[in-house]
Amino acid sequence: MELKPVAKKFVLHWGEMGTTWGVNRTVAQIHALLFISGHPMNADEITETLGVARSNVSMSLKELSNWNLIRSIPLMGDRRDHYETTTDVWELFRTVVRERKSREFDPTIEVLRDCLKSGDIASEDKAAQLRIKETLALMEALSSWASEMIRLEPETMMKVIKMGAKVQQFVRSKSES
Amino acid sequence: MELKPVAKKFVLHWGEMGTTWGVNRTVAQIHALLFISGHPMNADEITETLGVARSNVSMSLKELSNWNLIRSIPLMGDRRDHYETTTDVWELFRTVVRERKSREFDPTIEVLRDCLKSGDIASEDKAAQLRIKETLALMEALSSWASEMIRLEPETMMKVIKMGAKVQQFVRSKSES
DNA sequence: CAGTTATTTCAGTCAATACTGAAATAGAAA
DNA sequence: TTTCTATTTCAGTATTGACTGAAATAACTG
Repeated sequence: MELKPVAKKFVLHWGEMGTTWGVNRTVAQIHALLFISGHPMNADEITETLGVARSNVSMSLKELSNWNLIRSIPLMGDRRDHYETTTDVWELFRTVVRERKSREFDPTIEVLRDCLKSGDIASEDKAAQLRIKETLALMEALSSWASEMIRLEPETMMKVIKMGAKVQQFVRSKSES
Repeated sequence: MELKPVAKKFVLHWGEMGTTWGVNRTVAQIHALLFISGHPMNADEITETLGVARSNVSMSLKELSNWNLIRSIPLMGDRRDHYETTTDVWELFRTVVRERKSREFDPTIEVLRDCLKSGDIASEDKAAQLRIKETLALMEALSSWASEMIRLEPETMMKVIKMGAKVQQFVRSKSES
């Protein structure tokens, strides 16, 4: 299935960005393809559309599953697995935040806690100890904040985002009271 | 200069995480080293401490400059460049957000705008057009929100984060008024 | 059951990136 | 200017990760 020009551009770009987003090109391309096509596709259709090896598609689909970015859809009268991704950008955003948090944040939080618990911490400079504590505190705060935010309804989250820095008014009024 | 156990663990872990954060191991290790050591270091000290090639350090320092994560510090009576990174985790956080936004978000916003402006967009499914529009809208909203948030004072930002999902009360009260 | 189709695995290859060491450049100091 | 020190550049090498194709496995069909 040959893609239309805009869809092709979208898929190719998403694939390139994938690298900076922490997944490889094929994984990101497949996600983009499922997202833009908006209907379940089987592995062979994906293979043909993207022009990569069938086995590459198989492994990439597994990777997308690990990211909770696709689900397989049974189709009546068709034995082949069909995959789809959400077409709701908010759900997509939430999933990516959740997954990246667990890959990019949580392991470091673990290590920093270990560092502070370890007996060796006392032999470091006071200033270095403080920096590790501050780093941990910031990462923990961001981590639980992200967890809370992605639980909000999309409309609510959009309002929070649209409001932007104006929330500081709320912060100010709270700390005065 | 041999690192103390916790500093070593910190540097090695930061280096490994660097990969998932979009920089290579050496770059992340150098940043971690400068962060934990808390004083300006020259390239040779870094080289010796990390056990990598001098040229690797040189290139990695340049990369850290591109990320605005280090600055060079002139030291009285020493011709060699000395580098330091901020020891303020909030400033670090802000820099990383700014840089990652420009690398991971802005290029895609550009492409999505191009897609929508292009004459070819009309030949796509209505649903696909809508998804591109929604993706762009979300990314633009997040992008300007991030820009606003990183302008806040650390204390204010910390309060906003600590408050977490409670901001929705503010959102609700605003939309009622 | 055998035959057919779908999917996964994995060893090997290829491509991208990281890293090294030597040479070039730049810039003091003598 | 020559010499010495510091830094950068870059061609080559090493390492890592992505991708392929063939073979194995799994799951259905008749």
